[in-house]
Parts: sequence; C-alpha cells; structure tokens
Amino acid sequence: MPSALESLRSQGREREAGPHGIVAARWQGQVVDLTRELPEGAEPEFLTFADPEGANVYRHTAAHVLAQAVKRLFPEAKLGIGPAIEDGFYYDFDVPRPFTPEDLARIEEEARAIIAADYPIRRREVGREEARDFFASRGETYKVELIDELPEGATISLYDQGEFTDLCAGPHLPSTGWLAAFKVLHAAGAYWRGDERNPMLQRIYGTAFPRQEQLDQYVYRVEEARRRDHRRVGRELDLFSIHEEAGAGLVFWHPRGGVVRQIVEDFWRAEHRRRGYDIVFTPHVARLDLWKVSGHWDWYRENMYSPMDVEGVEYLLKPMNCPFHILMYRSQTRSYRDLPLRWAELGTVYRYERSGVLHGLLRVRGFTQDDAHIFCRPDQLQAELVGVLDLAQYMVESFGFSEYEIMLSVRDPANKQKYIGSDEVWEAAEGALLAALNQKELAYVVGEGEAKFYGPAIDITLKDALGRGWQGPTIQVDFNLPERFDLTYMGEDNREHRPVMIHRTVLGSMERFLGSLIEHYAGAFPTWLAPVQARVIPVADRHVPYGRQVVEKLARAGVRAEGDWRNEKVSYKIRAAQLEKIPYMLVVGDREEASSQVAVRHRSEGDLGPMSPDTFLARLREECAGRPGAWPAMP
RNA sequence: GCUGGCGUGGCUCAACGGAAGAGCAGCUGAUUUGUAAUCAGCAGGUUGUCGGUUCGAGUCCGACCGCCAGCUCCA
Repeated sequence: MPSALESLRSQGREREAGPHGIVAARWQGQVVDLTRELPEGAEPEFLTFADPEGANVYRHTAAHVLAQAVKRLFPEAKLGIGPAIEDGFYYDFDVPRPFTPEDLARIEEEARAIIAADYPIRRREVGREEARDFFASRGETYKVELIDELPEGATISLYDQGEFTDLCAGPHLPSTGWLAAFKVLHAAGAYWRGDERNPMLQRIYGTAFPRQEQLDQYVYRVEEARRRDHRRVGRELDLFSIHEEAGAGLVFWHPRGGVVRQIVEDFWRAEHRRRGYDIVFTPHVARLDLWKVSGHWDWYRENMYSPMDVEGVEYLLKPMNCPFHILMYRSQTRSYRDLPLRWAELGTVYRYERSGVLHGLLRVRGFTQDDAHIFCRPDQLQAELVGVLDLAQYMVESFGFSEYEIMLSVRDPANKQKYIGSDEVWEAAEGALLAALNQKELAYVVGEGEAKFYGPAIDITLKDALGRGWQGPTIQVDFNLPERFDLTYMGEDNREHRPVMIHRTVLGSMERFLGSLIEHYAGAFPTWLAPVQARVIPVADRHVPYGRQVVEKLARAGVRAEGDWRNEKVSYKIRAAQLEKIPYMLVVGDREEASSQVAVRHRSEGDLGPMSPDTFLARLREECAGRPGAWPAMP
C-alpha cells in the first residue's frame, strides 16, 4: 500500500512535492494526506496551493502549528476548532484571559520554532472511546463535545505532530516544515460554535503561504484595503459623516457625497424608466395593523423599532417597502392586461440593528433601498426574472463591477418551520429562479438555508478591485404576500387570479452601494461620478479672473468645475487636487490666458498639455458618454 | 446585544497621578508663484458624558454613549 507521496516517487515526480508544489492528493473524490496509504495501482490527483483544496490543507496545518504553539505557552488553554478560511485560518482557545499583542508575538515565535523543527505529521484512526478518553484525560472538553456529536460509525482520526495531538478529519501536510511563510494576524473573541449563550473563546487569526512574496502581497492587500476604507475616504473626501449626537448608524450625506449619490440615483431612474418600470413614492410610517397583515410583525419584529402612538393608534417606522406597494396594487381592480406592473422606489427604511454590528455605510440603521416590486401573472414570472437579471448585470457593470458570484438561496430543508408558505409554493418559486438562471446561462451555487422567511432568492456578490466580495443585487420570488393581502387580477376567463410578486434590489441600498463604490475606486471615482470633475488652478493672482471665466464656461456646459483661488503655489494646489482625487486639473497662467486655452492635467495620466476649453469639453463628453444622469441635458 | 481594545482641537497623534502639546487643515499677513507641500504669525480644548477615589485625575475606579476587531445578523 504505497502512499500518495510514494506513488509520486515511483513516477519520478517526487521533486514536484513540497510547499511550492504538490501539497495534497485527491483520491476517489476525497482530499487526502500525501502520506496516506492508497491501494496498489491507485492514481490519485495531486493538488497544489493554487487549488482551493490545497490551500485549505496548507492553512489547516498552519492552524495546528498555531495550536501547538499556544499549548506550549499556555498549557491550560482548551482547544476549540481551527479551520482554514479564505486568506488564512483561525483557531479558538478557551483561556482565562484574552491574548495580548505580546502573547501573539510569543506565539508566532514559538510557531516558527515548531516549523523549523519540521515535525512529521501523522494521522491515526482511533475508536470513539479511545478518542474520548484521550481528550477527556487532557481536559479538552470542547473536543469531547465534538467527538460526542460525530455521527454513528464516523471515522475518528487524530493527527500527531511532535508532542501535539489534535482531533481532526484532516488532511494535512506531511510535516510542519512545509509551512514556509507564516504569520499570526490578530485575536478577537468568538463564541463557541457561534452561539452567544456559549462561552466566549479567544480566536487567533493567522495566515500562511508557500512563499514569502505571497505573504508580503497579502499584507500589502490588507494595508491597501485599510487605505481604501470608505469610512476613512469618506471623511478625507468630505463625502458623508455619522454623528454620535444624532445616533449610531444614521448617515449624513455632505454636498460631495450627495453629488455622487444623486448621479447614481439619476442613472438608476433613467435605466428603470427605459426598462418599463414606474417610479413611486410611499410614506415612512404606517399603522401597526398593516405590519401584522404583512407578517413583518411576527417574522421581522426584532429588526423593527418600537411602535409610536398617534392619537391612540400604533404606527411603525417602515423596515421594508413591500406592503406599501401592495396597498397601491389593491387601490383598483387589476386586469390581466395590466400585468406586469413594475414599481420602483428609492425607499428609505429603518431597521433596528444591534449596536455591535454597525459599520460605516455598510451596516446602518436607516438606509435607502433601490427597491422594486413586480406584480405579474405566473406565466410571466420567468421572463420577468430574466429581465431583472439583465438589468442587474447592466447596472453593476456600469459601475465598474465586472466580476460577480451568484447564489440561488433556497430553504433549509431541515428547518421548514422557519419559513412561511406551503411546500408547493416554495418549490414553484425555487423552480422559477432556477429556470431564469439557466435561461441566462449564468453560473451559480445553491445556498441551502439562505432564503428569506418569505421566499427563495438569487443573491449576487460583487467582486471589487481588490477581489473582495460585496452584497449586490438580490431577487426574491414571493407567493406569500399576494396571498396574505389577497391580491387578485381579473383573468381572460373573467375569474379572479392570484398574481406573483418579485421583490428585487439591484444596488442594495444607496448607503451600502456607495460604500462599496468608494472602496472599489479608492475614492477616485470615474469622471462621470466624480463630485468635482475639474479644478481650475490659476498660476498667480492675476490669472484668477480668467480662471473664473473658465469655471463659468464649464459650469454652463454642465461640468462640475470649481477653482482653487488660494494664494498658494501651483504645486501646492496640484497636490491638494490630487489628494482630493479630482480627475482633471486645469492650470491657467499667462500663456493660457493669452491663447484662451487651459493646460490640462489628469490625476493619473499627468500633463496632457494645453487645449481650448471646447476641446476639453469634448474630451469630457466622450469620457462620460452613455451615462444618463452623469451629464445634464445639453442644449 | 456579547467579548476584548479604544475615546485628547476639524484630522493624525504626544503628555510618569503634579502647568494640556506638536504636525496637518483653518484664519491673517508677506510672497506672485508653471504641474504632489513658500515663509511668518494668529486662533482653536470643560481631554466622549455623568459620578467616584485623591491635596491634586487626560491618566485610577464605576455607569452610560460612541468607535474599532470579532461573534451573530443582514440591504
């Protein structure tokens, strides 16, 4: 029974194995240790760090090394779990006090020593009792809990490296020395099994790569993410603020941020009208009874604010717009000829979020959804879903998000009481979403248990310039609300029928979407979105009057232009404009004034030389072409 | 909400339990400037809030508010 490693050797490929090469194998669909013995003649597939499974093996081994280091320095620490995660790994420990930065430095040092010692990592399978006794005798109560929950007949494996043994399904690298670049990142509290009723463990995050350059790159990427943080950029560029005096999670849009938001909204409105949507407006509060009928009071109460008393009647701040659109639907008898109705609203909603989850623009308590509800006949459902997918694709790509991942969110089949509506209705809804995805030939993954309480959904995650994911469009099919509100339309057969409802948002919320845009572009918005598109920079005071003329001319043409009239040197004002990420700087001095030109500098392309204001305008027009809302209507 | 860390001019950060500071930004003046920081001066603070310990609190203790890293949740 040769191991995977030996079978490599017999092929003369042993040199391909190692941190930079093959780190694990896959055999019969299962990822296994390179040291795992396989039947004679087995032909395993080999995995490197570049394969997600390979990276997992690599990082998971790093987690064990971390745990070994912690146990050496803090023998009383009880082990939780230590999986590989995207970009790294973590391990949870139950310790009497949280880890300090000094502890983390010592742990990293100890981990390095463990890597240098190059302990072989060995797997052994044991019986349930043996495993239980082993961890119980060491006081590893969490491991015992895990063992007790393993299903009947499950293989229980332990991995040994040096003096350290962990309960683990594996697989792992052949020895600790295969870990090349290893780094402890930070620590934070985390509940055992993510449940706040359980004890809080201390989680240490770390990461590992085969090459130091990759680790350096990762560290750089983290720093770049910090540099792009929308909370920081938002303050630096004077886009928005959040005030303790007003309350957490409530956003104030400053003039500059307001410009960006308005352009996004104008673009959004224009595109929706073009695609047959009607724009509607609805109130911010409604009677409690309405929310009882809609089901929100029963199913969504923990996210809603307490009722307010209005002349003895209770009202609620709206957390969603759907019941309002439904009331409008019911305001008259609908014919099959009226459908589909596509009603879109930039609806501001308020949701109670626990204080600890608030985060800049990404998680707030008041936000404006780019919401829409489509009321259609069952036979129109698939075509409408395809139309929504098409719109969603077009919109996000217009804002520079060219990569995204799609998830079909369905019910958790083991937990059906979490959802309202019958099985048949759910199956029909899930089927319609699936059919639309297939018709658009979009790749997707199925997320079991990811559905909302009232229906299944398609959730799209956008990938930004740093490869990070952002919540993007979501599309939900809802057979339930039409039922609850008894929505009907008159069919060709002169009988009442039940319409289907689609809830959808393309950008999510203005707050979150602008937050993601800020980080995606690092504050350097493309010209059509830039709060200030051009800044005129006079060389000396005597050029200010000409500079003002240029600003006025540009402003009349619809350009967002302004001047820097401060008594400073050109380089000072250039630097200021660069830091503000203004796309164009127009320097005007004696030469420009004499020839009625402007010297154009682009924030990333540099000096573009002198040109007439009209030539500059033509350049801007071309750059912003096809962006409704970006450019005010021109005479 | 929970665990841990943190809260000092608009921003970034100093200050052993013993006189609240610097740089940037702002304002005033000088300078009249040609593609990423000209010089000088001025102003700016009840150290998040409330209470306590102390001869004395930015510093120690408590509560609350807010922020940060997570847990959980989500547009």
